[in-house]
Amino acid sequence: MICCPHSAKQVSNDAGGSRIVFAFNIHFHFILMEVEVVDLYATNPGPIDGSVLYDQDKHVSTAIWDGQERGALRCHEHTSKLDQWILTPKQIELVHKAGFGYLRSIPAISLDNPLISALVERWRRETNTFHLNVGEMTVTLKDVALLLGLAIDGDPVIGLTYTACSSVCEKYLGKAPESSYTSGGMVKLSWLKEFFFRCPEDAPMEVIEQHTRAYLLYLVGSTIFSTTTGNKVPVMYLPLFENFERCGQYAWGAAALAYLYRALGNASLKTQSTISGCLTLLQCWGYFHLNIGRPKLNHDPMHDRFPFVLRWKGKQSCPTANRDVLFYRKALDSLKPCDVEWLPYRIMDSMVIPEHIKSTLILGRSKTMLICFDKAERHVPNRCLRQYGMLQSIPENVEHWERKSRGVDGGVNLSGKMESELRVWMDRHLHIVDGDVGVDESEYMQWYLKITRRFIGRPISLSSEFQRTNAGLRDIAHIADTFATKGLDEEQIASISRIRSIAHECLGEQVGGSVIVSAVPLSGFGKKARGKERVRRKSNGSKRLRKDDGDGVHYNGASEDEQPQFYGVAMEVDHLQLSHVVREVDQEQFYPVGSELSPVQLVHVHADDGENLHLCDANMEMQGEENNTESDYLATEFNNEELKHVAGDADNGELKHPSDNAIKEELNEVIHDKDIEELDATNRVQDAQPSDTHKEADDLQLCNDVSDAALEEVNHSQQFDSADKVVCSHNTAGGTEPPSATAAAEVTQHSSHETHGDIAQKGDCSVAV
DNA sequence: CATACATTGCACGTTGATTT
DNA sequence: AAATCAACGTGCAATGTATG
Repeated sequence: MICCPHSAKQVSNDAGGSRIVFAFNIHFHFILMEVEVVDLYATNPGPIDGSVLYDQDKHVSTAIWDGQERGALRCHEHTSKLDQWILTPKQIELVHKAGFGYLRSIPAISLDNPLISALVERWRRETNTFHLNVGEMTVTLKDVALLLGLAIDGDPVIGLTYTACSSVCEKYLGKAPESSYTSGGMVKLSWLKEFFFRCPEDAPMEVIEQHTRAYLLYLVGSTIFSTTTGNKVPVMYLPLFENFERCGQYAWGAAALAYLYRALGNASLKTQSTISGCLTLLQCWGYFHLNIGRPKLNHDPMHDRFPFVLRWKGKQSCPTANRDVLFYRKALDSLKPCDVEWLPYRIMDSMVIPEHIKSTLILGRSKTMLICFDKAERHVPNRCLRQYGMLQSIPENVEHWERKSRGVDGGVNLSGKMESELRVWMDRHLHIVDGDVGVDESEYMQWYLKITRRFIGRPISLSSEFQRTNAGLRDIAHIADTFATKGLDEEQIASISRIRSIAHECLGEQVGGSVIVSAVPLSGFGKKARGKERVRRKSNGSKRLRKDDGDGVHYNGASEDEQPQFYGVAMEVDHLQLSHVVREVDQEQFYPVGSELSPVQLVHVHADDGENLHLCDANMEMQGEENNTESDYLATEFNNEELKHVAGDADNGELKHPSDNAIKEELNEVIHDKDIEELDATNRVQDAQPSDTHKEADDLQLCNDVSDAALEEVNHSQQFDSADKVVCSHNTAGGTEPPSATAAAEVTQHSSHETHGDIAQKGDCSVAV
């Protein structure tokens, strides 16, 4: 809202004012709706051609676009206690023989959940690739071999599945876990550690082997095959550890990749909130290939060792504060070619790569099927040829396929079930892909931009929001001016005239350009958000959250992070907008002119419906909409107290739907004059320094390249500015231009240089420097 | 229906921002 | 610089749910 301090105060202290703001918000949505219709192409996140990303509806990006944030994924890797195992030299020898010598040397690397989550948002299970705006990329077999040092050639990791642990454990470990340590065919990692973490030096060979098998099961169960259940590992891998020599002949790297692909695919669905698999591999792959979230090295990279994830061992605890999913999402949305390292291992010393790995690296280019028991996943180097130093041409069509579901049937040998996939793996050496010479990559990019999902986050800039608010304000003023009061009761007439006066007051003060904004630092925004984004949890009774509950309104309104507010506004608006545009305006409940909207009902309607916010809009008749037969006359007056009450309820967990946050934010906006003051401050900054588009980057301690991303956003915003102008002209064409339109246009001009970052100066008055 | 595995709440140790 | 403590990260177990 562009408001002067005076009107901001009025809004906060005056029930009528709240109503006005609320009405503005509602109207605002309709204005946006028009924008979407007018400029559908520019705001279309893709895919424009859905032949490749045929599962878009299930993908998390659809939910995000609809305003349903899921936050950071809960990442499950359980390497923290791996170093508590004490292995004898003999055991270490067996581990090496089994092919896990390098995996064992990899320390626990702290995971950047928001980074992983943002990457997952760009993962597509249709292609098993990340859809970045530079093209498709993926974690390849070559990456697994070089990053983890696991074998990518060899026998497929497959065998019998089990529904009970005791017999298998008895056979291979010499001990069976009590039932409290098992769950179906899974055994707790803690059981393995408790009984096998130390092997007596003088133990007979059989005992050493048993202890080593337990270690290997713990190792794979906590790293490459970690489950979302966290503390359990299927015992089906045990028989593969029977003979250590034989164990070393399996393609554990291919299995690890199959498992990771499956995990990424699952986590990329909007219904999921956790991710398993080898996330160290994923994260380090990201560090190597993308200049996003990459930590500084505090050791000399000249001394890189094998496997290459060790490069990030002891990485500096870089300032990741405020780097949440939104941060990384924006970085990925505005990724530039120079941020991508297609051949990151060129700088590594190839001498450290052991011969048995080097000799199989050709398979990194094999278009094949990766197998890990019931999980078979396609490996598609042909879609990511630039990762092999080749030119990328348009790849062949993806085959639609249903993944075979897990082999729950205990005792079933999956070899039969997976026959076709196994055959593909067996032919892996016959399907090494090659790039063509003289390929026109611009043709590929043209094709790619049609089939991909271009944005995850909404690129609508805050300046557009301001412009739209302004336009809405003008419309409201006009509607109030020309409103037919015939047949309305006194109270309703009073409300209309109040709307009129406040709308004009706001516009009038903008016209004068005499916006005086207090330079007093914003206070009471709570502590600066710490660390990484909190994983979404439902709990409201937790001790941990009790403090938050107390001032939840504050928390949500302003203090969490710079970005959420911007996104919050956009999300809220856009969710509604989508209801209109996508759902063909068939589900809205329209309320008659003159009725007042109760926030309580709004919240309830929303909660009940679970999907669409039902709008009522005083403007309905003007827009020629028919009133719904089930229209209610909502005469409920609401005031600040009521709003606070509702917001409080929301914070106490009454609202369950993800997009309820949007409602909460809307309520916060209404009741928090601070928010409005903050926007004032932003506005002022902008007036003072319209060219300061790098502010956000500075504040977040970003390097130059990310600042460029901010510039990129400016471009986005300008793109959308033009969209807004379409709407403006549309409005004025009707001959309904209110007197203050010129002033509004003036503000529009000012706003057009704004970035997300400008509003991100939450609680930080230094923005006015 | 049994099973696998995803989700979630809670406990507890750790981290690191803020205060003294 | 040390102390404090909120928030975070992780492990664990109970519960929920999709699937063969």
